[in-house]
Amino acid sequence: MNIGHAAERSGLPAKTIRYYEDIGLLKPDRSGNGYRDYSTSDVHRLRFLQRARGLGFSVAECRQLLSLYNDRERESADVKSIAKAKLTEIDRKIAELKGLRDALSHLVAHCHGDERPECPIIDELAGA
Amino acid sequence: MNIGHAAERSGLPAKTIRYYEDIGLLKPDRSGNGYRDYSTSDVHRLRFLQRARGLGFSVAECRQLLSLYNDRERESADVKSIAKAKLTEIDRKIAELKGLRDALSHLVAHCHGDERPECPIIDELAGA
DNA sequence: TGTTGATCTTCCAGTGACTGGAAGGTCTAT
DNA sequence: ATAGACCTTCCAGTCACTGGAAGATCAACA
Repeated sequence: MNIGHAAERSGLPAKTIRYYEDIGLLKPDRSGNGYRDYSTSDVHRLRFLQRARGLGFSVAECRQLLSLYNDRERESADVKSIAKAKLTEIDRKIAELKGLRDALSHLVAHCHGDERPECPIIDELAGA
Repeated sequence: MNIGHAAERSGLPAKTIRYYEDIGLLKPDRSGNGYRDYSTSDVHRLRFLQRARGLGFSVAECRQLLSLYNDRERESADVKSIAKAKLTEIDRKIAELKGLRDALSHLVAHCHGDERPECPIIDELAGA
């Protein structure tokens, strides 16, 4: 199957699929004309990558997860520990963003937002 | 004041300060020896940038905010609209991360995490 | 005066995860 | 035969820095 078809079925842009090959995530066969030729299980792996990226895993983590996916002797503990680490990271990011949102919404609430130059947002950023 | 001192007082690494100059955010004077020479108000602007970046504003937004900071005729409405847009963006990111966290924590909760290969996390990523 | 060591300068390259575009080869249908 | 869709590789750009190399300058001390 050509890359366009594989892109359609995996939900990944062809550019991204070539990039994943560049960085060694996936090496499809080549047809006689030099075109990439994706098998059904290649497409499964691409969809796997697409979902894992969508869940916020980095490409490096996807590489680990994919190798566990490919490994029938894997221990689910290995998978779980990657997922738990990611969960912690996501929680940290959420907490950080919540802090930002609170600080910013406090400022927005106190700014008149009119034609005058006085502005608590600017004042705060200036360290007043 | 040399860049090292300005870095210390603004809380920004010297590398970052030079980068900000490269992209045209700030142009300090130069001393006779070619060293950058920061005034007190330059340092105030650097601190302003440091705080604005810390609040999640992009460098492009910081550029706008800094020009409003420098403009005594500004209208606070302009500042407020930038801040409100950023607030919306942060809320969107938080919602997205919460969705990810829920999906992932559901998976983690259902994975035994032992020496066996069966793993609901892998299964879900595989689209089972 | 010499010499260390800290600080400064510019410039180039790398990060992550793509994305866009150019130049050219191949395939399919008319 | 040719149009247009698809494929190939390669290079450059994104964002906001960060690291490092090579070389100039400065302050302090023997």
